[in-house]
Amino acid sequence: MPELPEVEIIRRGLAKRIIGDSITAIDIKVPKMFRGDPKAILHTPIIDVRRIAKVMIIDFANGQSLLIHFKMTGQLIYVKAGDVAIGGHPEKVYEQPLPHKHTHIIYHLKDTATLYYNDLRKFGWHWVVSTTKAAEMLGAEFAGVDVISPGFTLTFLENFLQSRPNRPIKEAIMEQRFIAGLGNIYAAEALWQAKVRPDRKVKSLKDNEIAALYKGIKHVIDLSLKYGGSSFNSYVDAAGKQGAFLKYAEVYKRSKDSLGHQIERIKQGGRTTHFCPVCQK
DNA sequence: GGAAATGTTATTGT
DNA sequence: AACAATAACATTTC
Repeated sequence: MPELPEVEIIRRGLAKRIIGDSITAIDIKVPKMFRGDPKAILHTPIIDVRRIAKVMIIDFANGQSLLIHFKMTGQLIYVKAGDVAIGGHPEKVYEQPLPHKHTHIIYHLKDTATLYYNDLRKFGWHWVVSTTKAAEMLGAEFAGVDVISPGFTLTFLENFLQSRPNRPIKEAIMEQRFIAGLGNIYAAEALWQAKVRPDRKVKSLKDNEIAALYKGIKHVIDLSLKYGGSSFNSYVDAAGKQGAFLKYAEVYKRSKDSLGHQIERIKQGGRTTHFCPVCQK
């Protein structure tokens, strides 16, 4: 999925457009991606668009909710005459008339608008559950403290890290069940900001390094929200503004950082980590 | 042909 | 049992 700031931006764009509207029909082309009863959310007004961690939640007046997880390559596109909002993973194959080969679920809205869900890898899912049970159904994996919520404080980070002394720092801050929303890109960027190597063990970090990391996380998330919330430039709002966070990335997919240092790539927990061996100690 | 891709999630191992 | 490491998911691009 897009990472958290991106989901947040999609949420805002969607909330502006679909609250008050309702769904008249749903085309499900890949049944395994849809859980629950699609009929349960038809012809009932949309009253809210929320987010838990990286999960989008659309609440309906009849007490049902639609949960959408984008995973790595999901994309949600709102189309109405003269208004297009796109959010999610950008791919060349997505740049063609909708619906296309990778459009798996289509929501038809009463207000002559259409929501297209595209997903190249089909990792994402859509799930209809009752609103009161949404958080419970998502479970502990999604109960982490949201990085853009007031609960994400320096004290929280310190306490959490204390419980994980032997983990590499990058893997620790990517544990979604404790910290919701830091994905592979932002974790790497935050560590660059903090000048801490991603493979350092948590217990080797000094207090001031943890404080720098906390600031780095905040900075990177704020920057991303500011520049369109998109880790890639796939988001277009009604005014045609594109998200462009990656232009400001220091290490992710870069060969050099802004100081001209060569970026190294290593493997951590099955994911590629980018870092600068000169800046990060 | 091989590797990697923004993320979970299921399975296996300790 | 709890936790950590690994494979799996599906498809495209480099």
